[in-house]
Amino acid sequence: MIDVFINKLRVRDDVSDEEADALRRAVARTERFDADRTLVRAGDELHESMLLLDGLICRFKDMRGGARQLLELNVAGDFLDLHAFLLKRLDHGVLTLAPSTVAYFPHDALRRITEEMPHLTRLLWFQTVVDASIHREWVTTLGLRSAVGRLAQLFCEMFERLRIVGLADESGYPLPMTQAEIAELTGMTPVHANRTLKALRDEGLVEMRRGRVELLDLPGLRRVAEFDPTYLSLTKRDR
Amino acid sequence: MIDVFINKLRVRDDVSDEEADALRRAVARTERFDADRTLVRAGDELHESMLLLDGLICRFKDMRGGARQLLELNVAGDFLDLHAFLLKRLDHGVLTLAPSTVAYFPHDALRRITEEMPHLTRLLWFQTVVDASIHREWVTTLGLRSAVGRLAQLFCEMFERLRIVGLADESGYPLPMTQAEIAELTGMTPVHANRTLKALRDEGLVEMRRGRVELLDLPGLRRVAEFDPTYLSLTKRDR
DNA sequence: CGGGGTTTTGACATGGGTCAAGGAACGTGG
DNA sequence: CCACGTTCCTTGACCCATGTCAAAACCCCG
Repeated sequence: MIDVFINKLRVRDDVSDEEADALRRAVARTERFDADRTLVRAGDELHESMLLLDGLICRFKDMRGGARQLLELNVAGDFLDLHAFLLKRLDHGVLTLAPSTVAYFPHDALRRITEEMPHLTRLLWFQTVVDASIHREWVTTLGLRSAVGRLAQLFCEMFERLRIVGLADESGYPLPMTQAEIAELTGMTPVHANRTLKALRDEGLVEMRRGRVELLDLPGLRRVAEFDPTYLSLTKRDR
Repeated sequence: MIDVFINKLRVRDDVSDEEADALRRAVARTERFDADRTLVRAGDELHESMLLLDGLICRFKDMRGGARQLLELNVAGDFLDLHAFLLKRLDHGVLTLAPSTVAYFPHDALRRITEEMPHLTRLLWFQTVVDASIHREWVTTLGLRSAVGRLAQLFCEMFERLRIVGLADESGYPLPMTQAEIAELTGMTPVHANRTLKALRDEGLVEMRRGRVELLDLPGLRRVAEFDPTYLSLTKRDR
């Protein structure tokens, strides 16, 4: 049931059967949510962490005046708030963008893992560290890339992240978001997101139709984004 | 010698004497560097992690065309690349902004800690997780805040982070960076950073002179930044 | 077939970028 | 202690990418 996650771990490191079992036993329950549901609000005190099994979810921060920044998208196999195990209170909210299924890991169970299974603990720690790496790349995206570059970067990153969980192929992948949401993620207005999307379409690079990204020219897209996937740590090495 | 760090840990959680000793023993050596030295380049393979004891250091990413994004400032007591323990290869460079002293923690020693000292392991994990939290706030800053807001946010954050290590008081703190570096951090041009600094000065909020930030009106600055320090997790609670 | 939420487009405004030059500060060698 | 070069800061004039406002057009779903 949480096999998406375990398989993703195995892309980067070995996971023993005992470790996989320990993870499976750590799940208290799963729950299904509609699109557009706020699962956690910034500042909530949490006693469990959520793993996304299916759907599309994002983390976000609100600012005065109704503005909202989407911080990161999460796809099947991603922990949404593993860091809540350490922080206890989240600095951001968590929101479904599409109907989603979530598995809950009580912090007691995670703590037991940290007491008894150091290698598995490092694997979990690793997940939070890759997350930070994704944030860093996004800081660069917002600080340095133009509107076209930001969208190109987004589409390249999501391609890689969906591919390792088997949800993307060279032709494209599902990404059920509105243009307004894409704008909130890439730090621009909906109007400009729309125009930028049109520019990418006119150049024959990508197209977004009915919640799906069609990759028309992946190498070209990578060039526009200056995309370098190393920050995602997708290769195997022992740790 | 690494007491800055241990004291900072103790702001948020208890640290036993054995844990403090284990950390002290984990230090292989310390080294001193001039300003403007690149300590690590993106992609380098690392076998130790660095803790900043004194000085000012930043992480950065380069893009084609010579543009550079500064990702985060680091001050005394901060690990510069604890995440390298898990990642092995860094996705970013590390650069001194001022003369700095660094303590080296071989990954072997850190691994031993994760095998034997689960609570201390969680404390280290926690550090990387706060780091991600700082990145998230910066994503919001670049995505949502105006030029004035970005600088105000920067000055508010650095005040809090320097205060817990005893390097800032209500009057201000040292921040030995050029305006060009501030521009690279806040995602604007040096010229605009200069003008924005002038705006903050004219409003009587902050002033930067000879590598020092003078806080003229901290509440006003916080208002302009919409600053909320919870993301820094500066309060004590057990974990 | 009607109506909400989207997407698209146009006309115009503006924050921040670019280019260029002068001035202040500072370290270094004489 | 001064002269000089270098780096950093400051300011002006102009420009462009993106924001704003507003209205159509589209499209899915009931």
